[in-house]
Amino acid sequence: MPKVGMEAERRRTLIAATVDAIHERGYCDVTMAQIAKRAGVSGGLVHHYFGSKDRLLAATMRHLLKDLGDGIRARLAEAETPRARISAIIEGNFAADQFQPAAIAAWLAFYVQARTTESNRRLLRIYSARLASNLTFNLLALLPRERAAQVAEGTASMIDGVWIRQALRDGTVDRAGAIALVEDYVECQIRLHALQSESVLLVD
Amino acid sequence: MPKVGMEAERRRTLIAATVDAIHERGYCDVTMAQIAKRAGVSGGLVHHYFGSKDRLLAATMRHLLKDLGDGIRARLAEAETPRARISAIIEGNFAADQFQPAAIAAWLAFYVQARTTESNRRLLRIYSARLASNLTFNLLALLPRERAAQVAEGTASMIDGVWIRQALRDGTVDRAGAIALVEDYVECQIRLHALQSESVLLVD
Amino acid sequence: MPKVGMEAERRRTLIAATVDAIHERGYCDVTMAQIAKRAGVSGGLVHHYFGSKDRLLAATMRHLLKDLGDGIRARLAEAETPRARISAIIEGNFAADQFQPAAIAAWLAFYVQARTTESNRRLLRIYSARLASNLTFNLLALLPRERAAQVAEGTASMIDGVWIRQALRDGTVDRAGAIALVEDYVECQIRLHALQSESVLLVD
Amino acid sequence: MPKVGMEAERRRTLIAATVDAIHERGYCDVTMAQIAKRAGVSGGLVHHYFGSKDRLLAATMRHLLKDLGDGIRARLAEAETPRARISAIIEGNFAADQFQPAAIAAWLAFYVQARTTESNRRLLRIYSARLASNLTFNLLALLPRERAAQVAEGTASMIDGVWIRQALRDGTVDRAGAIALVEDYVECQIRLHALQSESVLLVD
DNA sequence: AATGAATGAGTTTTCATTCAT
DNA sequence: GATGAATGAAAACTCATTCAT
Repeated sequence: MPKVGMEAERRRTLIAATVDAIHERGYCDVTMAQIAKRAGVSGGLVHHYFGSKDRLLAATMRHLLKDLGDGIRARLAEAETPRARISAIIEGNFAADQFQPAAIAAWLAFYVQARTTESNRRLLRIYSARLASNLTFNLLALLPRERAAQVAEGTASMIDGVWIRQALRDGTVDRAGAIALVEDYVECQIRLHALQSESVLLVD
Repeated sequence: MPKVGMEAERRRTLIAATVDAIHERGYCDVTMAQIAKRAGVSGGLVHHYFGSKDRLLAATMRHLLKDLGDGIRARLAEAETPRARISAIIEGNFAADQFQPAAIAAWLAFYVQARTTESNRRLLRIYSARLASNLTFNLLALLPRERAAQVAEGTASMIDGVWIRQALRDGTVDRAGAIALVEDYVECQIRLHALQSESVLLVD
Repeated sequence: MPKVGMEAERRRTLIAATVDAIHERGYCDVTMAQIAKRAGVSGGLVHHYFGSKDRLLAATMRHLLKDLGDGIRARLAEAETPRARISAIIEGNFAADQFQPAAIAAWLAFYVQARTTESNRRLLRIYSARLASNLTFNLLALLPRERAAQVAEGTASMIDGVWIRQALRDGTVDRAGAIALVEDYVECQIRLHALQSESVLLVD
Repeated sequence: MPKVGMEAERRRTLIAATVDAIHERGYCDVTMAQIAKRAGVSGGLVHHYFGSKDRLLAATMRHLLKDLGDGIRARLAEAETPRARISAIIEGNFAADQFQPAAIAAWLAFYVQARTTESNRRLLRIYSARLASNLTFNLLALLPRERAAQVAEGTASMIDGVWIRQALRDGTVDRAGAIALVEDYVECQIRLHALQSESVLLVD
């Protein structure tokens, strides 16, 4: 039986072990030995599949980003109005399988690490730019240009803020609250703008 | 005769060197040797003053937190209305001497590290709780109870989000933009509430 | 395929290297690097097998104690009278493979170290108590109770004294002389008691 | 006021601190800083008086040896018969001010250290030779030549053995028991020889 | 493909010693 | 003389990486 896909599975297992190890010990204190043990394989094998610790970490980050992006894309595909697409993006950023302690821990570690690791930085920037552009584009249907850009930035900031603040909570994750907080921000901006436009009209 | 006050100065120098070293190499890759070199002293001296790497890092974090807190307290003391106090808190969180690349880098590192380092976590939680309580208290003069709590949380999240997103920018820091973004959030919430209350009154 | 039994052999080699290193440089001045070099392995390997210097030293001491104990037990098994068993214990304490410069050096170092290292102390106490009890038990066949206890203590003291005085000799080891000295003590006590009992009988 | 003798007093204080430090932390783990602190002086001063750690330790050992030797000499001066002189030597080896936990700890450390430190070894050998010669000389009045030499060696061994075994006791010191044990050995040898000579005479 | 023993470079830490004051 | 700040060499220890099996 030719173990087709064995390699892919091994890689997935190792990446999952990496995420868990970061969660448990912290990014700085993770060792290849811990990851290997957690994945139930020998230390040598991790190198065999990923070449080096750096590459394993990079692969792990790409994996997290991809999962998050996939979730958002899937939700976007089903949303039919600009407003719904904004909600899809927000909800996608707090998808049940991503917004979990271990993934959050790894994600934050990579985020901070990005400051000194050019490859991480590039990946995050691309992701961030896409997010901003997506939000802005859809907000343009509801707000004037400058407002849309600012609210997009505010939304992205609040999403990241909610993620990082998760580090202070003890294991408990509140997806609904996180989504509500960000939605509330967007909704407030949209409504206020609507009311103000309206009153302007009335005055006219 | 040993110079009096030498110790305090040395400690300050070493903490500054630590912040810079974290900025340049990243939290995980900082070594005592780098810090010592940057401070222009021997490796042994760092241990002489701080006992261990862990304790030096802890002292550095406390220092950052204290500076931030001091800045906020000073601004709060001069603010005279609830609204002004909210602005004081926001502005204090982006004080010119704190919201700088090196301090931001160190701050984020400690924030993320807090997940696995109980002492860091405790400090950040205390700081965070005080911030939330301060914001909520002043927002209560402008919004109903549940709204005030939610907006306080939103404000804190957005502040943290703006900090962390700084990691993706290249060295440039936009204090005014950061403050404007958070102020905009608060202002939007307050205005919307005011308008809605008004319309309710009108309807009545 | 990793050689089976490699670990046990490595550990033995490293313990032997430790004993030799203590012999050559003295307990306080032994370094892991010296031990590693002497064993012909890298420094890292010693930690791999023993975890720390303390644990390597503890393992070395246990090894020495075990060898000594084994030698005594083997001799005891072949002795058929109380008197012969006492001789077996004495001879066992100067077994040819234990009473050698390197082993003596290590043994003494551990003995003295025991004063400040609780685990060492415990091991030595157990060993010492067993020796005393063994001696006392067999002496009871030849001497009254209080005499047996005192002579057991004297025997143990003299054995330890002969060991420590070995530190002053230059490499030469005189097993026969050592055994003769202790045997002479025991024999003297037994004979004197016998003669005195006899004379008491005669007087009666 | 010219502090005459200040230096001598300082040296004595530092040596006492050294003995205490060895007692508390063990020979290997003693540091100059501990000794200085214990003596209530700065670290630099210890070097000023002794030049180096090695020289301080050497001075400490000489001091211990001298005290012990003085005690024995004083007792010898008052003893009037060979038998009394033997007792004087034994008692002097367990003098109340020497046979104390701290001094014992230091003494043993130096004894073991002697194996690898030529200067220590020389001192101990001289001391040991003098002890042996003293014992032998006085025993010659009571025993034939070979017996005297052997019993002198046995006495010295038992004295050292009692000292080293003190390391296994917990702080309690039993001078009377120690003296009794060694005296018992000597007395046994003398009596047995007397009885055997007597019986030979009777037979003749 | 898989193992895990082995390496060695790099890091923290300790401490005797020096030296300006 | 006296201090204690400062040094720097040496030690323990860690861990990514290699490699024989």
